[in-house]
Order: sequence, then C-alpha cells, then structure tokens
Amino acid sequence: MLDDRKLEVLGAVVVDYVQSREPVGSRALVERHHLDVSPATIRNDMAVLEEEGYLTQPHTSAGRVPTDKGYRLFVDKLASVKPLSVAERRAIGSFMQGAVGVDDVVARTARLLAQLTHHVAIVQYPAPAPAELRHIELVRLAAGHLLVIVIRATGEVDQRVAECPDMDEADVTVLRGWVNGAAVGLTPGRAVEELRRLLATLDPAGRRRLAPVVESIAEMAGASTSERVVVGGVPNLARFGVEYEALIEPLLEAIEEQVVLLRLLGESARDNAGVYVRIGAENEYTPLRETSVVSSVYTPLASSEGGYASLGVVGPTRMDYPSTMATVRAVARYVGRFLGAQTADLDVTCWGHDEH
Amino acid sequence: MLDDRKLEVLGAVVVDYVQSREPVGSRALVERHHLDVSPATIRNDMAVLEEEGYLTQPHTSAGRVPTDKGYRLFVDKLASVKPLSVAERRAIGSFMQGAVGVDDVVARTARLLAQLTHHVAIVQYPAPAPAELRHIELVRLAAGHLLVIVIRATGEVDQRVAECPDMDEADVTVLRGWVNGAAVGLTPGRAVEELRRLLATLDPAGRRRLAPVVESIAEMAGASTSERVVVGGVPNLARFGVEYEALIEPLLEAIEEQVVLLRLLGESARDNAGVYVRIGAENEYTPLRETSVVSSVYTPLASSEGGYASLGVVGPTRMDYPSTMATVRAVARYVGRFLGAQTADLDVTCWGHDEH
DNA sequence: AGCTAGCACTCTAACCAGGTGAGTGCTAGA
DNA sequence: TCTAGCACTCACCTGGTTAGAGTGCTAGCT
Repeated sequence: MLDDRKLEVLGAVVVDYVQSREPVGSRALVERHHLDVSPATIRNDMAVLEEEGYLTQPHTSAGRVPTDKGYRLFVDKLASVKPLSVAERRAIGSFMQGAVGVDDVVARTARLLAQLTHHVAIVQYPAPAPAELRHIELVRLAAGHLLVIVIRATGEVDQRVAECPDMDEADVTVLRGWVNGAAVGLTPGRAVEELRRLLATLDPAGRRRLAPVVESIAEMAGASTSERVVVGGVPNLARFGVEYEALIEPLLEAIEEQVVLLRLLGESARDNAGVYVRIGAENEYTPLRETSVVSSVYTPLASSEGGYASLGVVGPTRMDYPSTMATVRAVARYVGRFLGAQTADLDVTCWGHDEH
Repeated sequence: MLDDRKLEVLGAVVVDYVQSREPVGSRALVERHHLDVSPATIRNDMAVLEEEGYLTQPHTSAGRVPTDKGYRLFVDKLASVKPLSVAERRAIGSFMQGAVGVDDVVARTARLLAQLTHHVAIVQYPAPAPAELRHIELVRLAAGHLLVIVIRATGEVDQRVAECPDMDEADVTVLRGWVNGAAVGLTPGRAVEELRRLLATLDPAGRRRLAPVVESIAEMAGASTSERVVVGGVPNLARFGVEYEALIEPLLEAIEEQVVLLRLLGESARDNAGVYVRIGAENEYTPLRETSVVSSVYTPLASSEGGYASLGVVGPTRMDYPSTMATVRAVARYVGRFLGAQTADLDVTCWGHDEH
C-alpha cells in the first residue's frame, strides 16, 4: 500500500513540518527534498497518505500536517538515529563532571537534558541501591506518628511516617536500639527478614506496637523503584514560543502532580533496549494528548536487582524525534554508567565515545 | 496636593481596574462608586493623579490605569484589610488538619496558599528548630567527598557534602563514633562548640582531616534560615488567562532558580509585624518587574533564636491586594502557630478565629 | 500503469476603508 | 471649585476586496 516513495514523502513532510511549523505543500516538498517527480505526483501520494490516516490538512487548500499515526510510523520506520554532535557530547561530559551524590547527579541530569533538547526534562530518582543499611532513626512526631528515617551505605536517605500507638521518649529510645541492632549492616532485604523474625518472637502487645515501624522499613526497602522525580527546563515551556502555547497548562498541571509524571515515565520500561516514544494520544493521560514523551531506562539493567529508573523529556508532538531520541539515549547511557561507576566506588573521570 | 477625593478616586480606579482588567474611564467611575460629582470633575482629579505619576493611560483616549506608584499608595494608605470569609477560614483549618512533619506542613501550605489566592505560592522551609541533634551519619562518596547527614530531634534531616582528604571505611567509622559521641543530645550551638573544642585537642594532621566535617556541621547548625523553598500553584500561571501571559517566562525562570525566590521572600523580614508587599519594579530582580510579591514572616518571632522563614505569593501587579494580603497574613499566622504548637509537642486540633 | 501539465476551485491571511463609541481636554459659566 | 458642553482622538469592529498558496481533477504523455 505504501511504497517507498510514499514513505519518503511522509518523512519529508514530518521533517519540514517540524522545522517550519507550517503545513507543508507539494511544491515546497519537491523543492526542498530532491524528489525527482512533479508536485502533482506528490499530491497523489499525499492524498493516499491522508486516506490512510498518516497526514491531515487543517483546512482544504492548506498543506499537510502529520497525524499522531504519521509520527508513529516515522519514528518506527524512518528515524535514523542522528549521532550527537561533538559539542553535545562534550556538554554531557562536562556537565556531569564533578557531580557528587545522587541528588546532585539527578539534578544535573535534569538540567542537562532540558538544555540539550529544549524540552521539559523529567528524571526519576534511581531506585535505592541494594546497599546495606547504615542507620535507622526514629523520631516521635505528634500523636501516634513516628517518623522513620533510613540511611543507606550509599548516603541515600529515605523517610516515612508510621502510624503506631503512642509511645514516650524512652520507648522510642529502646526501639531505636532494637531496630538498629537488628538491621544495620545488612542489605535491605536481609534486614527486613531479620526484623520480621525478631518481631515474631515478641508478645502480641509488643508486636502490635512495633509492626508499623517494621512495615515502613520494609516498604522503603522493598521499593524497586523510587517515586521521586525531578523536573528541569520548565521555563522552556514559555521560551519556545507558540510551539507550546496550548500545552502549558496541562503540562504544568502534570508537573505539579508528580504521580502523573511517574506514570509517563513508567511505561518506558517496556522497551528496555533503547528509547521509548509515546506520541500524542498514545498517552493515556488525556490532558497531554498533544504532547509526546521520549524516555529511556537509564539504570544499568544488567546489575538489576536494584530496579530501574527512567529519564526523558516531554514536548509537543511536533518535535524533532531523531535528535531528541538520540540525546535522551546518550544521556541515559552516560548517567547510567556514571552512577554505576560511582556506586562501585570508582572515579569516573573520562568518557570515551558512545558506540551506537 | 492629594485631597481626600483624589485618594478615593485612585482607590476606585485600582479596584475597578483589578476587577475589569480594562482601563477605567471617568463616567464608569462615578457610576460604579457613588461619587457625588460629575465625570468632568473626576477627569480633573485623574489628570492631577496622572501628573503625579499615580495613574497612566495606555493611549490618549483611553481610561486610566494605575502605575506601580499608584498601587503603592493604594496599598499603603487605602487598603483596608478585608477579613477572610468563613469558607476561607475553614479551608485553612481543614487543609492543615492532620499534617505530620515539617515536609508535610510546608507542602500543604504551598498548596493552600495557591488555592486561596490563585497565584503562585512560595513557602520557605522554616529554619531548623534549635532542637538537639539526634544522629550524625557520615558516608564516603567518591574521591575525597564525605556526605554529612544530620538528624535532629524534630525529625529534620539536613545534609551537606564535605570535601576532605580521602579516608578509608575504617577511618569513617571511627570518625562517626567520635562525632556522634561528642554532639548527640546537644543543641546545635553547643554541639558545634564541643566539636570545635575537641578538634583543637587533636594533632595538626588529624585536625586537618576532621575540620571540614566539623565545619559542615557548623554550617548546618548555624543556618538561621533555611535555603529551601517549596512552590505551589504553578499551573495557576496558565489557568488565569491573559493576566499572566507576559509573566510566565520570567516567573518560571525564577522558580527554576530557587535563589531568586529566596531573595524575593528575604526582604519580607524587614517588616516583621505584618505583610510585606513589593510592587512591580520595586523588585530588584528586573525580569519580574511586572509582578508583585506579597509575603510575610510566619515563624513566631517571639520564640526566635530559631531564625525566621517567610511565605508568600507572587502574581501580576494587577492583583487584588487587600484580599491577597489578608490571605497571606492569615495563612502565615496559622502555619506559624501550627508549627509552634507541633514542635512544642502539642497536638493542635482546633483553631479559633483570627484576631486582626 | 504511472507520471505530468494545466486549470478551476477553495480557503486563509492581509489589507483597507469607513463607522462607532468610549474617553479625553478645554472652555465657559454657575 | 465644580459642572456642562463640545470638539477631538484613537482603538476597535465590520465588511469587502485581493493575493497567494495549495488542492483535486482531467487529459495527455511515456
């Protein structure tokens, strides 16, 4: 149904439209891309493409514009992954140079992605490493709430409020000793086992009191993926003109609701290998049906057990997919390696070049 | 120079303009406000007000619009503080009901403020309470960086990276014991004194190694005000129409740069008593010269020693100052009391009414 | 069968009146 | 000191015209 030339036409339309932001007509197409046929021929092709749902026209007598389906085909079939420019490579390297600690890495990554793509960047916190627990702190908050703080050997700090029967300061002190004695030095999984085992040896009353605390620790330990995300480049929303216009509100809304962002990134796990793209209405969160998400898992899946985390950008459906995808992929790989090396306690100072 | 009626006219112009978003003319003024004079008289008054710089007109035959100076006078002289509606009162109370922990309180406050004012809300983290230190954790990051984590009796967690000569895991363990032994249980101030004292007893080599750690702790302890801010209601930027239009970019930019936000709030300390308003160009951060900031210190200054923290909203110069100011003040007072009560380990369940 | 040239048709965007009305400043009079 | 009246200004709306880009279709060419 779609011969080579039609595909080529589709690709050309996408490219031109992305660049010019205006519906693209048959004449312009033959001129800008050296298609050796006449505009009339192209018109016929475009008519077919339109019938099939890959293109559409805003009104009769206007040029064509790709539909979501059109972009989809483009991304799947046509997008040859643009290699990054040297400048971009260098930017990635120097941006991360000297990053210390997970917070810092994540924050820098968000900025970096936003700066390179001119879109809004979303970076999910990496799942906490399955590193041993260093310390557990318990703090009495008001009325029956206990704040449980867990520190891991990697410096990651996690906290959660446990609701449990009121205790006085002395109780808490004892409990703290008990919990730390049992769990510190163990990997999260083992620590939870141990705590549960000890819990079972207590009398029912004691068990009822301590169970919530143990459970909070279990929750923190068991989280295979972090729920925290960091966003960067929000000003890009306003900077890049009409482009975003209609997207600003729903996007800001989504950013305020971190949960939505997580769902957006979540999907990307599906395609471990590379970059996952969701275009327009493919998105199940309807307010964002005019935006695309380009994301990638960046945690080294090889050394899994630690769960995965994604990063990506979100922008208008009319985006430069090839280069955005290339950038996201490159950053994901780099950050993955960087973190991997860092938690392996190596010092990463140089970064060669990305093999495709 | 400005008799009573002229002031009244200015006030009327501000009120009408804020409501209608359109330049207001002399006839409309006499009709909507029961000024018992003719439009012509008002015109003369307005001419004077314009000469003095309180009003301006977009073009010759249009109505008048307040200038920054006009708003300023309005705020200083005319704004009778609107009492909050019952619904708003209730909203405040119920919004904070059941808030647990500082993080939660701050987050809820931001949402609350944004929702009540329809502007962008900024809430500075309260300065850490001068509560005793509970635990200090040290984690070796890559190459000569040590992550120092401090937990206070209130559950507040603070962390900072100290650059210091490389040590191995054993060194760190010893150091951790040393630091905790010296500092835990003391108030931050005392703890730092103690650490410094102990530091001085060491030989020069040891001193050089440990000094950076002690200094990071000192920095965290000494911070009289927190550098963290939380923002809420960003989607309001897009929701409330043309209103914001031109402000979106600079505001998003400012939000991305937390430092700017801090500076915006910082000033409010000047006027401890109540609400601080900065209008348009009064703002030293020029990109925001078309926005106003309404802020207030919310930490109970009585129980000072703990430094102060502010909250506020930022919106277009054309905002409803009286009610925004009232809301900000009410929220600031409520949150202040709430936090005060909470850290005093009391359970705040009911909130009477706000005395002006 | 596929491509091209030509042509009539459609629809938007831009431009250019001209009219309308809100609002002003000024002057003269109460 | 205020008011009434009047001439003037200027944004904005309306409607009609034009220009141009782009299409679909048909007929002819390879």
